[in-house]
Amino acid sequence: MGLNILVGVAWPYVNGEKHIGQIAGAYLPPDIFARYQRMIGNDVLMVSGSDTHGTPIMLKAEAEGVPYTEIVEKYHRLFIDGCLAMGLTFDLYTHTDTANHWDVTHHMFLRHWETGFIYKDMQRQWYDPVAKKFLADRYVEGECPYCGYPDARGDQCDNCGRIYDALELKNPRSKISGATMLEIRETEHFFLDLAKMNEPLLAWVSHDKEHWRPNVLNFTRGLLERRDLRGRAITRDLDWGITIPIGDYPDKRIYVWYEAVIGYLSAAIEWAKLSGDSEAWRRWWDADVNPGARIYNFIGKDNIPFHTIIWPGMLIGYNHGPTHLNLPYDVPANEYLNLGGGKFSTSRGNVIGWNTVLAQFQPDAWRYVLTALAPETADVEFTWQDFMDRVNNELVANWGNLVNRTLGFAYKRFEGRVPTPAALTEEDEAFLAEIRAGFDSVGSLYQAVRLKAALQEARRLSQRANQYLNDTAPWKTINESPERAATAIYVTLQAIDWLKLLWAPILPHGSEELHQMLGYEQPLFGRQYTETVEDARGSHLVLRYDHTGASGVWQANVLPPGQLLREPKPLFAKLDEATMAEKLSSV
RNA sequence: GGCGAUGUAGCUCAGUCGGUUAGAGCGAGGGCUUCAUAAUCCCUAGGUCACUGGUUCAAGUCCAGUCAUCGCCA
Repeated sequence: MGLNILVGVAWPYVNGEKHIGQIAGAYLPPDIFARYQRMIGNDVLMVSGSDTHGTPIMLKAEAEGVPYTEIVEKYHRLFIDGCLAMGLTFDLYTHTDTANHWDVTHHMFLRHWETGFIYKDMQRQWYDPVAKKFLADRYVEGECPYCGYPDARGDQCDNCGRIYDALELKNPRSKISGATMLEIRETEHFFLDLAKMNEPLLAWVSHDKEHWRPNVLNFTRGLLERRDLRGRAITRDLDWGITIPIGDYPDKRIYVWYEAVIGYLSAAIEWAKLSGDSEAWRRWWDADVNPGARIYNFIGKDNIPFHTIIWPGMLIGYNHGPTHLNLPYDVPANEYLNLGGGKFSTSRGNVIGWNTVLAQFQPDAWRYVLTALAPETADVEFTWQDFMDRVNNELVANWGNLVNRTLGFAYKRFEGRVPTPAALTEEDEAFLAEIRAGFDSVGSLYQAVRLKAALQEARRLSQRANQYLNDTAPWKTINESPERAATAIYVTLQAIDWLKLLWAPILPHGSEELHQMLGYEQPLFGRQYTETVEDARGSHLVLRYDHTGASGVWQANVLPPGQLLREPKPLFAKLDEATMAEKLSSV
């Protein structure tokens, strides 16, 4: 009955702690979406992993004088810690330096080679005669050809922001040996033949894409309609990365942007193996097994061309072979969440690291604020003042307080049980119908990945419940008409029981706690855990999610009168000015 | 330089196929209430819809140009 939904999450580079802007853009939204999809009964597979290759990681390791694997393991673990703290329910979070990912990458490379979507060609590059090496990407520095900045990187100038070909650099020098007498030499590389994919991609984006966000769709169509896609080199002169499966190229590796996107497929395959049914991944990926599966790719806007052109193009090329894979159904790309008054910048030291702040504030506080601020259509600025105001005046005041006042009253005045209602009035029924309608209104917004709007609708319904409680004022009626008070409390508790579900994708921790306080035994959600996987390349840590036993279902169940409550306590902590003072003055 | 997105109240954002008086939350001012984490609830004030021009009976919405911000590409 349920649809197969693959939630593909952007693969983060593991060269440092992620900041909250990255979480808001690419990592939190897919979890909210995945939790909702599981609640409506769809078969969700949410996968991602750490991108362990690429020059930023190599440079970081070399600067610290440690092996690449040490940097990878350190920040891979740190990211997983963050996922656990925030409750990001990856069915599998792995990384790219696994035997499985190597195998799948080699398989796809060979298929592209056989189908003629990969060709060999020569490329001119800087060569370091001292180190006897070609200098890939950021291994060469020099003077910016545009502004003259002396420490410009190989592909981009940090001073003026211009992007250029490394061969344009003036006075280039090697980051390996420091040599300044660099030569331009020809080196052989493999290229992905994007030109062949132009027309098929254009046909693909030209129908049934009405659900795509306009910025993603227009941008993609614009690039394709120019019909000037060209081959791009997919190998580099490096010794860290996945090897080339044909010929003899010990000094070359497959470049990250070709292999990292394959992770969406390879992680599904690894998940299937770990789950005991090694073919299970086909229910999401194999177009001959299940063409109706839907693949969502959650990314930041800088990643759009890789997910709407290069990766689908790779799949189209692959599909010229005997097996056929599904292309992305939607690519909900977010804009950026910036730090108020300036950009998040590691070098300027003004980043807000998510591991750091998750230790200081409740995960649901972050989930609420980052969703309320979600940069779905435009860049958004984050300030600590905003964070505090949203938590105190919206999350705590509107929803947390509704729960606390109602459960507190029920617990104290109705012997710790859900009171048994008398006949409902027209007003009671109308109110409950309004909240029940939230399963449609909030649900359709989650479905459309309009998470900010879903939050607003849930907040509106919570406010409606506050109004109802004020109107019926059971604390007044309990003396002259206890039955009437019992009914009003019952009706409000029933509404809260439903609102708990409407909020659950955004506020899973709070909803789980509330679920228990309302007296239920089964948890709403499943369990996250880590394990170490052994393979031919060694061992790697993975994050997993076990959905077994999760009872949270997207429907308006009846709250049993008489059900025993657990002692209520506030769901969300209010933030006080004193402890926030340092944060507030920092931005 | 090319392409795309964005620009609406002090702040964060909605605004569907062009159609009455442009909406919400927060913040601000006022009030009711006291079950609650001084929270809730009610009322009020706040907008030349970035700018210029055009199409139309009618433009926040469509078209052209300009400016600003962000991203991708060269």
